[in-house]
Amino acid sequence: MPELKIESGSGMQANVEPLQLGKRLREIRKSLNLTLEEASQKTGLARSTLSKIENEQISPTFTAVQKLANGLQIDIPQLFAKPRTTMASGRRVLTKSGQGTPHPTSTYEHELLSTDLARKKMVPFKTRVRARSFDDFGDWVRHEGEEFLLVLEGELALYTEFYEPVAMVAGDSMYYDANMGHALVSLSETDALVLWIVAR
Amino acid sequence: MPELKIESGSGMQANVEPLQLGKRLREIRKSLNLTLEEASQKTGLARSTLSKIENEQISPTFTAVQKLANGLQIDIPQLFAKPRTTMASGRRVLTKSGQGTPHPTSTYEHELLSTDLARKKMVPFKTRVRARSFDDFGDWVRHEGEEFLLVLEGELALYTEFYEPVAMVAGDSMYYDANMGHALVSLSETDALVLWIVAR
DNA sequence: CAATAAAATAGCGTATAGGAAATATTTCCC
DNA sequence: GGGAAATATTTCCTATACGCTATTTTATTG
Repeated sequence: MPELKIESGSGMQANVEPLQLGKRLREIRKSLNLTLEEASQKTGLARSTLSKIENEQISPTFTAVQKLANGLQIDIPQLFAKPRTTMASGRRVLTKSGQGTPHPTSTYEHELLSTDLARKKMVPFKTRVRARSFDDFGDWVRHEGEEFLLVLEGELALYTEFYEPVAMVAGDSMYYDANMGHALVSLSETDALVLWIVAR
Repeated sequence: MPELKIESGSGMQANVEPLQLGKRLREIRKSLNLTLEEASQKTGLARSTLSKIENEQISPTFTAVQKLANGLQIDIPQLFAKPRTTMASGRRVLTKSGQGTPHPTSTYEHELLSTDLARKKMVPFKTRVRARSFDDFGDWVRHEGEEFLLVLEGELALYTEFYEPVAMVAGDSMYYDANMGHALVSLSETDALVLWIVAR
């Protein structure tokens, strides 16, 4: 079974002192280059309401906060956390086709991508599926986190612990919880090729 | 600026996530062996108010939430953290080729994948790059998190705020911090196609 | 099972949040 | 600087959260 080490992001600390929701909200909106009207569209809250919240004239109701978080794509804890200070930024790494780091196993032929970058939230790799039968796996592959996969070439079957096997062809994609056992088996003449991404 | 709206849940706008504050609050109160009256003392909120919050009859105002957090000695992010127990689950969703949710913008033609699944760590989508020049973007696209992209078809240039533009062809991939401005421009005859994944 | 106590919920009046539109302010042009 | 357009704030009205008190439900005990 392929062992992939997944680096975690930096830990979060819960700090909530001045907690000026209004000020914080305005920062966020500004950073998104949104006008009150646009933010209104996205959140479903009235312009005036947003203005009042930002100016601390009203204390938004919880549903309002949810709409905010939803519409502006921020999660609620983040709303109350201090502005990010030491978030890694400006990193960038290109992997040319075929130039990843090889990582062969008995069932899969992995090509790890973006290996130069440490502490990633996601671990991407291309995989040539050598397995031809579910029996090629000793046991379910299973680990923390979530996985997304996109079939790039060929045809394969995805076996998952709680579902019937499903056939997939190039262009199909799947998202699943990785603690549920999973395994890929090639069905086509040539071994299928997939893009795989793991997030912890 | 082309702004990709990422649905965090399966529901459309104005619809709020099933984050049940009331249920959560009751759990917490019970785990502290507190009666409504006692919780009332500690938080400064009326008995009846607490009851109504727990039964989802009212949506507490933000100041009320603060009193809750304060009085019960919990910090707000923790209040909204999903129950750790149900973290592990066997979710799985297949998206057949071309069957994603369309989401066109002026510069990109997105096809959101796995939209049925809420609370994902990653948001995957295929994107047809319509932009033909960097000027097609009003401003840098920029947001929280990290992004991975794989070129599926065609040829394109990736513009990033702190680097020179780089050309990419099918099979090439890139990993970068999304708070760094970024934009894609097609170079090939036909619009390039990429797989894009965002993790926050 | 009653009877009673404890706890939770429901009803109602008041305070305040939320939305539509009017007003004020800022930003751009010329 | 003088409009005009865009953006933000204020006003006013309705909907709803909150606290007090009454009522119902649940737990306890003889």
